[in-house]
Amino acid sequence: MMSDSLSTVFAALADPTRRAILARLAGGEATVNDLAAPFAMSLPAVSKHLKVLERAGLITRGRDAQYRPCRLHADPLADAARWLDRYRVFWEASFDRLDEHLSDLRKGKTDD
Amino acid sequence: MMSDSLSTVFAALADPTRRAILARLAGGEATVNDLAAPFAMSLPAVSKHLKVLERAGLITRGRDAQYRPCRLHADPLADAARWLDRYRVFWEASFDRLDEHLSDLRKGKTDD
DNA sequence: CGGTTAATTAACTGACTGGTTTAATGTAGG
DNA sequence: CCTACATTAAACCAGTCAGTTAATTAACCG
Repeated sequence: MMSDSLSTVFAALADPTRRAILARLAGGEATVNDLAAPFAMSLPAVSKHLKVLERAGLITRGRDAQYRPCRLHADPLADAARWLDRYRVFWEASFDRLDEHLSDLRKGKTDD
Repeated sequence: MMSDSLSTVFAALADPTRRAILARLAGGEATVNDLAAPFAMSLPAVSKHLKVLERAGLITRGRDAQYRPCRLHADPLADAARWLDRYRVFWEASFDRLDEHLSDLRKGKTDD
């Protein structure tokens, strides 16, 4: 069913095209044609990606004449970041172990 | 194709069952049966979820007699967090606007 | 050895994804 | 009004996903 919002947001982020679109929108509003330009895919394909982003709440769209300008709406990313942050202690511990290991190597220790 | 690692990680996180499994593993190693217990789904289904997590590099599995204990491996989450962090300025700006709006409301302003 | 437990593989299903092409819609502007 | 442009909708396709049940592998234990 995939109706919880965190799942929807992560799923939206699980595609390089959509992440690139968000990166582009971080620089300001853009039309669908603008957004589609860098990609080797049809306009409807990009339109579908935008719909996915919109359903995830990551973009909003206005109306300016025949254009439908897209704006970044990063709020849902805050939830995603908050979820990830609960694991920061784990990856930092892991990196600390790596640091320690490397410095042991420099000192010539071989305890593994 | 979905071969880039960030996409694989986000896709792995886009499922509440898999996020729950990671949360459980944050408390320590667990066997497949342990992990499956809370869910109303068959063991093979959980086994598949574990394979997705493993391919995303989010868990590692050992061998202890007939058990295959799973351990959390949070490192790939660091990349995801780093990606998200580029958007922090946007959601914080958004929340600041909300704060401002609320404090304006408290002061009785009505500029929207 | 034989049985039990842990876990995975295999084969299948229904739903969703990401893409296509073609057709429709809405709006601007001569 | 007619045409061109921006965008979306429809219909379709191949591949993946999340789940199932049934069968298989692997290791322990009496």
